[in-house]
Amino acid sequence: MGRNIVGDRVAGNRHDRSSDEHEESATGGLPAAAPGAPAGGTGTGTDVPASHPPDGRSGADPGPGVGTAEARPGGRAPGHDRRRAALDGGGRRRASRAGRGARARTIRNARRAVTLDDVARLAGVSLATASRVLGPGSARRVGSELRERVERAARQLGYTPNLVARSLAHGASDLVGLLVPGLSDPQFAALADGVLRAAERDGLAVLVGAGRRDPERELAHLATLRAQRARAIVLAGIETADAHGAARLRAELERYHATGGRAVRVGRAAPAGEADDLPADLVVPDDREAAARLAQALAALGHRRFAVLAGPSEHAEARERVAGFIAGLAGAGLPAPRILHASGDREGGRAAAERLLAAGADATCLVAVSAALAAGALAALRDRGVPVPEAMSVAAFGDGPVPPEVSSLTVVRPPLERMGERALDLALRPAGAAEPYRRRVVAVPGEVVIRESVRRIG
Amino acid sequence: MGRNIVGDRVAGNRHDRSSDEHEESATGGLPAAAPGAPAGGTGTGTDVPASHPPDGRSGADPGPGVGTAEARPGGRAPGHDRRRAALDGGGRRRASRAGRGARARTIRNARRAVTLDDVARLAGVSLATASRVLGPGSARRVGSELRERVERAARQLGYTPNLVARSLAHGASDLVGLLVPGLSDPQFAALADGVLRAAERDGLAVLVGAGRRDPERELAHLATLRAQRARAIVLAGIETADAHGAARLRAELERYHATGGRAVRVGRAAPAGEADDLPADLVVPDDREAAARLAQALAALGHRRFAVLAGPSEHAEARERVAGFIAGLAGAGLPAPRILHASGDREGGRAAAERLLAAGADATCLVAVSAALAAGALAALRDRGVPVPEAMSVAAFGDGPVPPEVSSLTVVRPPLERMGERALDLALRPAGAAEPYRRRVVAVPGEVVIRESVRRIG
DNA sequence: TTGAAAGCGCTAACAG
DNA sequence: CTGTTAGCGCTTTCAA
Repeated sequence: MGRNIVGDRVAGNRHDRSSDEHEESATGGLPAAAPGAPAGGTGTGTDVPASHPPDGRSGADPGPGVGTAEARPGGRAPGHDRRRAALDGGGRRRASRAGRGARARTIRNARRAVTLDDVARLAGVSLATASRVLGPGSARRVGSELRERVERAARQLGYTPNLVARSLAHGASDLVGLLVPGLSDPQFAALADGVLRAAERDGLAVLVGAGRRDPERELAHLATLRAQRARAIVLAGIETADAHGAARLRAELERYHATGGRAVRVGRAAPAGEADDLPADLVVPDDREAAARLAQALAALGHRRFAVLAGPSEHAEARERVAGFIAGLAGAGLPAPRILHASGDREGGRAAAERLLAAGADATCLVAVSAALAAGALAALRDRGVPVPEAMSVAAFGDGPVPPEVSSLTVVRPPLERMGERALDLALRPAGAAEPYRRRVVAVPGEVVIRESVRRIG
Repeated sequence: MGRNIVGDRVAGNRHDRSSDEHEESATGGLPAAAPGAPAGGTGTGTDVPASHPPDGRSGADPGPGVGTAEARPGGRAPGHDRRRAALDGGGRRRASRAGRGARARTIRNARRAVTLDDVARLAGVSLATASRVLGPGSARRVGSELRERVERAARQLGYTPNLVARSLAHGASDLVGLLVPGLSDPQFAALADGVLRAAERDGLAVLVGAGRRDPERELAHLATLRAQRARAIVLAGIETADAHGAARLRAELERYHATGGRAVRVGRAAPAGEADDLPADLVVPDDREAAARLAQALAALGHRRFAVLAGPSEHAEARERVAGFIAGLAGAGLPAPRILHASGDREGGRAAAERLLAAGADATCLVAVSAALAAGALAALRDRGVPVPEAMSVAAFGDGPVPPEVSSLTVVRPPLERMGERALDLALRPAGAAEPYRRRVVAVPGEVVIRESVRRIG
């Protein structure tokens, strides 16, 4: 089709990729790079490739006139004293750099970045002093006189520390890693958002990898994070089904751990008995506490008599929720609810709700331990002509995507963001020198979200 | 409340943070680190702090018995030849390292990572050769004999390249940056997912920052990305309202550009006239093409007569969509649709739909240029007793979160993932040496999602 | 091919 | 408080 996209200005549209997209170039607002001579040794006229030090450093400060900076369009700020090096003999540094840097620069058409060395020289101080002023752990003992000179110089040159160099020298990066199946699932996106938030608080940058539920890819990402020397890694949604995969994952995490890294997994604890011995801490939802809070919240709205759709009695998660709910009621001085077991699916919810109605329920509020059960119960109530919330309030645990038809359902929402935050916090908090390694587990209660399906009583 | 979360096992629960979460430690499956003597010079008995080279390197390979590796629980693989250094006098390297590394290691209780140097020595080759084998751009000329020795040594030691060092030496990192308001908005999460996908294809890692709609924070993240030497940056949802903020953003991006970085913005083009002169390429949705495709799709379903709820006639975006739709119909040999203008909100949609019905519509399909208009139209149809899709099909452009009541609406979905992918691709593709800087623009058509609100005709 | 050596930009001893 | 110096681990000339 090949139309261009900016009004009706015509441009040569060359199709690209899937011939699906249109592309256009337009002269932008950015000033051109200096069109004159390239900054480095190439093309200086003197053809002395090896011995000539095109990138040598002068010992003296560059004198006045250098570094108006801040944003010098097309200028050649720190470049010019480089040329003086040949004149004053290379000063205090061994003068013998190959022109590689300069040449590469010319190719990529990008100015060489301002280094700490540039700043130090302009300020007339040693590299160490400049580092003390500009480096991490800001407030290190440097005389205010020099400190200011350094700061001015840095500002003037538009200095930005090279964090890569910093990391290498310091021996630890400011990076943390996050491995999730992907970000298109809002659940993992929410979790990621929490990790981002926690990282920002600590001044760390987050490397995100998408495992796409592919063990190979997950392992590769983990290896990359390790290679990047990420300080901590948060994993979520990584479920190795087969034993082989689990072993490989375990090995990878052990390697990571061995080099001082700390990994934290987010998710439900593995079913008892399963080999869940990964060297990673764990952040899990605290169903029990969340259930207790739900009970409290409902009690606060005036409800006194409850029925609980508990699903199958052998379901551990469900049991936790029921127990927590009962405890919460007890805490509010209320009697235990009526418990109805059934299959864990929608039909189970329907059946249980019908049983409840048939039995002549005196409950004012129905609590389902899962969204599926709640959906079934809602259907039963509708069929029986019991209006929600007028005649019956309904609440549920909202794990998994909540079906649209119950978007007004009061739920306990899984605390994704908080789990993400806590996971990173946990990973970053030193584990103490206690040997042997002890896995730490943090449980985060879900959030009670009261919506229209629950009414206030009294 | 302080219960513990694993069954009924009791543990010392210390409250943490908001007293909201429970924590527990449990002895895990990870073997303890070697409990014996620390790996470094500390505690060797000889008390010669400075001149003694605790970390000196032996020139010989460590001999048999070293490096069973791959996953050696509790062992001290590369550590042991370090101790031999004092005996054989430090070999060919200048022997004068301070014991810093070793000491820090002891503190952090982590083995020093295996370096390329370790591998080279074990393989009995030079650092350069090892680098040539294990470094990037794999297939460099190295004799198969040595190559294999190096590879074996690497495997044996469990070598993982230090990407930080690599980046510093190479002068370019394998990182790209992504700046979004946050990931809790599924739109940006989807976009981020696209960026992740594209990055993975290119073997790059993605640093994600959340600007939280705060210019200060956005700038800070951008600076960090620049400092990390990210090769490319993708920005989305960064809208600087005031001129000052815009100028700062511009300055920041120019700096980034000056050091060779390439930024790409994702989103609608700025309204004409606005100072949208950021030195960043642009990826935008191609409404026109998407609208044409919608027309095609609907025509393919048998629809022949359409009505378009076009919103206010001065809305540029809406105009594009209408124009594209008309063009699409024309392409299918169909006549122009009936165009109905109204206000751009829900009420406008309702009013327009009512006008259409009142006029005795012969259209079989209603297309709204926004979800809000569609919602209004659906309401009107419902009120008038016109069943959708039986008596009238409805489709819309799905920008913004689609209201739940229209979750079965046929829409043109904004191509978030693809825009993310394309953005990174664009940033990574060299811009060519063309001076002056030309902003490139890529338009990506949205995806047509046919749902129940449209029926097949004939 | 291979090895020796010079850095990448920064931090952190160590010595004044 | 300030400067000197030795690296961090790797890539890449340059010379053999």
